[in-house]
Amino acid sequence: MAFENYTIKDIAKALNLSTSTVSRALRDSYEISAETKKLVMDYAQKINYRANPIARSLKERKSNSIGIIVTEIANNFFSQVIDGIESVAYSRDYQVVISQTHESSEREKLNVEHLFSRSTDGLLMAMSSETADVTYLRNLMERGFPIVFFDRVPSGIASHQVIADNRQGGLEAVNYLVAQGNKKIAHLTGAHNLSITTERLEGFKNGLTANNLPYFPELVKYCEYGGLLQEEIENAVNELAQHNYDAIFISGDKLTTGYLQAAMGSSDIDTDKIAIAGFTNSKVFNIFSPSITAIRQPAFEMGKRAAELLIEQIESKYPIDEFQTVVLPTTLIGRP
Amino acid sequence: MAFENYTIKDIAKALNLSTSTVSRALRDSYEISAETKKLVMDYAQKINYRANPIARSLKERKSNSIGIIVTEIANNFFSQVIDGIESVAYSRDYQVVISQTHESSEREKLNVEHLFSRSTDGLLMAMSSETADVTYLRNLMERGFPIVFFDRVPSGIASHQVIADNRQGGLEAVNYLVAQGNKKIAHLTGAHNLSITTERLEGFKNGLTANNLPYFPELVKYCEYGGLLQEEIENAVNELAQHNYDAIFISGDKLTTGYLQAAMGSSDIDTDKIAIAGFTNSKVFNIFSPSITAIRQPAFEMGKRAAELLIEQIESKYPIDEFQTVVLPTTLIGRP
DNA sequence: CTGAAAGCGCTAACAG
DNA sequence: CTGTTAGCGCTTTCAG
Repeated sequence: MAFENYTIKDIAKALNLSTSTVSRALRDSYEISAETKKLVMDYAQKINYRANPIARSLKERKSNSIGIIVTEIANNFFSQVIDGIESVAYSRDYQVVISQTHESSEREKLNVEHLFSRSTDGLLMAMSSETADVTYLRNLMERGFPIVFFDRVPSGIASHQVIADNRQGGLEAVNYLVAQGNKKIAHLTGAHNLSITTERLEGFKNGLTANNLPYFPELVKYCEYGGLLQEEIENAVNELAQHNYDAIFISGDKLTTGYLQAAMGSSDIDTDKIAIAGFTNSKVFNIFSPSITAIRQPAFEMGKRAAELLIEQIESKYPIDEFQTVVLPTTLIGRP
Repeated sequence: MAFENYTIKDIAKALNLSTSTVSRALRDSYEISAETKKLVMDYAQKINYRANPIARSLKERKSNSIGIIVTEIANNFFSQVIDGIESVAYSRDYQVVISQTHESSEREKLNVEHLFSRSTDGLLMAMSSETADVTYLRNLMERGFPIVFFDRVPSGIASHQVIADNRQGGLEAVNYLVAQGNKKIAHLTGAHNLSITTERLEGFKNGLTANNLPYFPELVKYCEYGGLLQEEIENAVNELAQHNYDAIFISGDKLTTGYLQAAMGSSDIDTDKIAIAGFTNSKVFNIFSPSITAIRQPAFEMGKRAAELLIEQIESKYPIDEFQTVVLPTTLIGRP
């Protein structure tokens, strides 16, 4: 079913003007009389004229849309980041197109190419946990396609990046757990590939060191699918159960809830005895059982900053050569 | 920063063909020799040619994109619906653009108009709780713009609709609570305006009747912001606390978690004594405390069906005059 | 200040 | 089977 809308031509015809004059009036060009402008504006208003953004995009070689690539929108952290992105995108008149990788690097590549060929003006992305090779991204960026990374950032790519202070988050988590009297702290984390995995692990180690606690590699468990596969978490939990840990630091939203589910389902684990501190942006973590201490990332702010950097880069007349890395603080919220 | 891509013209020039021939080859038109087609295809492949979808959209008056309008993506139910929508949209080569109303009907109207003028080919939407007047939607649809509603559907608009069997869900919830030995059941629900509010309330009443229980209006509390304002829920919970109910049936995702939070925070409420059954699509409701019984909607399926209906309508050569209402069953998942 | 004309990249009559 | 041409709706030189 087709569908007709008013065009600039209709206005021109009705008002006995040329299309270029109408265009100028609408665009508020300086080379136009106040009179004509008002005439056009009023008429446009009356018929509820909307410029066809597709035609404009074609002409201007700019779509005024940006792509977002995340693991899943059904993730507290990412959905909050997206809200932050939208808040600045809308105010700057950019459309936002979201796509999900579900941690698959194949999906990720397809999505990037799709969004790219679909003429988005730039991309905001958090790497999928599976991704090891980022040369295709580097190629795209070298050809001038702007990409700003957030949260899960690649190494060896010159770009703006917005991340949380993951080391601080890990350190504080350990400090907190130790302050509660715990001595043997495990760590459940995501994929080896990810920047956040490395950084949070470093924070964890720093925390141990700061508290004169030894580091036991066997107390660190990686989940390569980052919580998307519950089985993976269960295996990790079972393995950890043999080590008699008294507290655990968990490195992500899905991992945290996944751990809780696994722990509740396991007879080996006395959930009352194990203190839990985990990265999560859930707004309902206070009704979780067993109760946990949350390490929160400033997700909304992260989205805002990333979007601002991206739009700035898109609208810059010159290629960017100085890239920023913005690091935002995490917050620890104790058990209620 | 601009950004150049290959065009059909580049291929034509390189191969000494006309642009139309190239276009035909790429589109796999029948009026083309196998030879030329291969030539073009190979070259296109080699330079990694991607058609400019904007140009194509302008020409074809079709953007191959659909809009989604929901309250929030940070809602288990909606994010699952979106996954369902995406699964069919991608396989049919449609782009998906998501926008959020946060229950504001003003936002909703802006979003609809934006998506509409932005040349999406159609819309999938769940009404915001604030919306009372839908004439602008009716106008749009009468002009031929396809909209399929899901979950929260308007009345008096001829359109495809996909909903859950909310009455059944309410009825089963009450049956379950009664079977557990409860006799005085409260109901916490969303905005008066919404179809789901009415339908779930009916299910609730049917359940009372079926179990020979009296209906007390004072045990039904509405939250006009549907859980987005925690204060509203707290008020409802406080009012209910005076009525000594022994079970409660809750009508939505955010309301359910909001109730739990309010109940945990209130000294008036003995959460151990009140059984809870609530609509929620949370995948982690089993770690909530107090524990609850979940009424689940087939969210993914709902998204799929709605998207299929929409795309069918978009691609139909004739105006649709027979609209379908698809009703999907809910599922009750008992306390673990 | 306004109009005519070209062109963004692609498709599709229409000729040949 | 292939090329020429026009045109989708809009912006933007270039003339006037």
